Amino acid sequence: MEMTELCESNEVHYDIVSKVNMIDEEELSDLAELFKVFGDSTRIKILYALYEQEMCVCDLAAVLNMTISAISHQLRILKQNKLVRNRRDGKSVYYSLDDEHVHKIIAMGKEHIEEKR
Amino acid sequence: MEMTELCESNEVHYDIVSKVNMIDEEELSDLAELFKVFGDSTRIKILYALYEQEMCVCDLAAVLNMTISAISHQLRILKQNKLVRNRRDGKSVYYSLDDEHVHKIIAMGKEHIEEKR
DNA sequence: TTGACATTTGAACAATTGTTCAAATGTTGT
DNA sequence: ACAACATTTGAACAATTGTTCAAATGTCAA
Repeated sequence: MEMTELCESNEVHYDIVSKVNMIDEEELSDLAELFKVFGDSTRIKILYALYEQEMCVCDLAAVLNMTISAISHQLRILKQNKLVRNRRDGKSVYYSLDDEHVHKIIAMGKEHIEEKR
Repeated sequence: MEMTELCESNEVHYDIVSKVNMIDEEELSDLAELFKVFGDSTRIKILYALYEQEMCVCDLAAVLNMTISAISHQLRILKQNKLVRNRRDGKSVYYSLDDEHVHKIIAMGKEHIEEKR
């Protein structure tokens, strides 16, 4: 009736399983964390907007039609993950993409979506 | 004291904002959805394991040391997003990667992490 | 058809997440 | 020092998510 515990009941194909060299678990978790950052539509939109043009928080809020606070919270996450950087110029803080990987990763995802559509 | 509403209070740099051709919102949301799938450590581990070797649900559960049910739920999500496909052979259902984009996307992410470390 | 194995599914739960609201911090010009 | 502008931050809330448990479905051999 039940028994979904691990693989105690089912027969594991050990010849197959033994071939798998599981990569460092921690590294894979880091990778998941990175993709999680891209996995939010607000953050993706921010990255896309910054791809074209450096902008301050208020400009981004205008482009995305969201509150400044919401944008600021997300920029913090993007910055922690080194996807954007910022510079202060007077009262404004300007954000821009931190490296071209952001670019490549998004391009790859787009390609996948378009191909499968 | 407050006033974080949109950009009614702050001054928007219209010369900057007008340069941004915001991409189709829906397309960006689809992209975020795709990355969300990669943004879970269980799913990333499954993809990595399948990268080396086609496997059945029970084998994956053994490799990741998780319940069959948990793996099955995640495989469903991966399949819905066309990241894995499956074939039935007798009682077992074998899963494999659906295309080489999965591959490229993960490689790109790894590169980013290693570079920033 | 029955029993054993293999996988899927639905409901429930705790945990995580994104946004809002309110308040705090930082910057400039007077 | 003060007022006005620009951004950040923390707490709270609703919404989403991953896992577990239990039950259902599918497959095969006798």
